[in-house]
Amino acid sequence: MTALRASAAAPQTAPAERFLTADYARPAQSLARRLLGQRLVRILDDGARLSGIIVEAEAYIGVRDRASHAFNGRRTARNESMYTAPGAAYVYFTYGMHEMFNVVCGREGEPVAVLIRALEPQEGLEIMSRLRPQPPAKPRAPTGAHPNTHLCSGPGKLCQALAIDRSLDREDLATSPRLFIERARPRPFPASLLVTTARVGVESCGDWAHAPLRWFVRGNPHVSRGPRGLTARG
DNA sequence: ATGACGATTTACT
DNA sequence: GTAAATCGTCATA
Repeated sequence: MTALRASAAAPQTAPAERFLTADYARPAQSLARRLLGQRLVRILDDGARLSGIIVEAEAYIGVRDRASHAFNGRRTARNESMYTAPGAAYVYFTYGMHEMFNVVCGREGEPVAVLIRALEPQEGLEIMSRLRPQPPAKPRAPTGAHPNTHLCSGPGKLCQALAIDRSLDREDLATSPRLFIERARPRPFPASLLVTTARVGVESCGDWAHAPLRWFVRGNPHVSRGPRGLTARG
């Protein structure tokens, strides 16, 4: 599915600009919002390029955040990558079957990260479909239904679709040939569509269960769940 | 050594 | 709406 190049003299498009360490060295709230609309890219061993535009992310803001794996300074083999440099991947396994992909951010050594929760698939859709379980064969909405929303509309789904697993834990997104984030130009969504709600799946975390630390693109069909079209705080 | 529990997804009543 | 799937991790002993 590589784009055909009309001729060698075709105007050269500027190479996509990759997010570097300095781009990740910021608070999780700020990074989560900034990552919406950017492109997550996965290059497989055979060179295949899979990508999607980030449409949903959550901030886990440090040792005082009860919902974080690093709450109260907890530091174990599993979450060790949260304590590494900004731009590292934190990939962990949960529920006996799902991987989750986070981007480490904040200051060096502080366990701060952004969970990537949903993508709008952009490149490599066929491969993603193969990496994911087949969608139910029963008829869906006959017309107008947005296709491919089953591929990356959740943190576990997108890891499956992009073949992101624990072998990519601690991968440096600033330099890795396998996993990185590109600045999408032009920005696919206006800032006015970015909204905030409480995080998903952290109901039992007291006040932190309600903290507005989840950002998503209002109305985007690939957002994982909850109201997708209503404005929350923002 | 043991047991409880997931930053979820899917199928089913 | 509710429940099962499924196993690594973590806290306790």
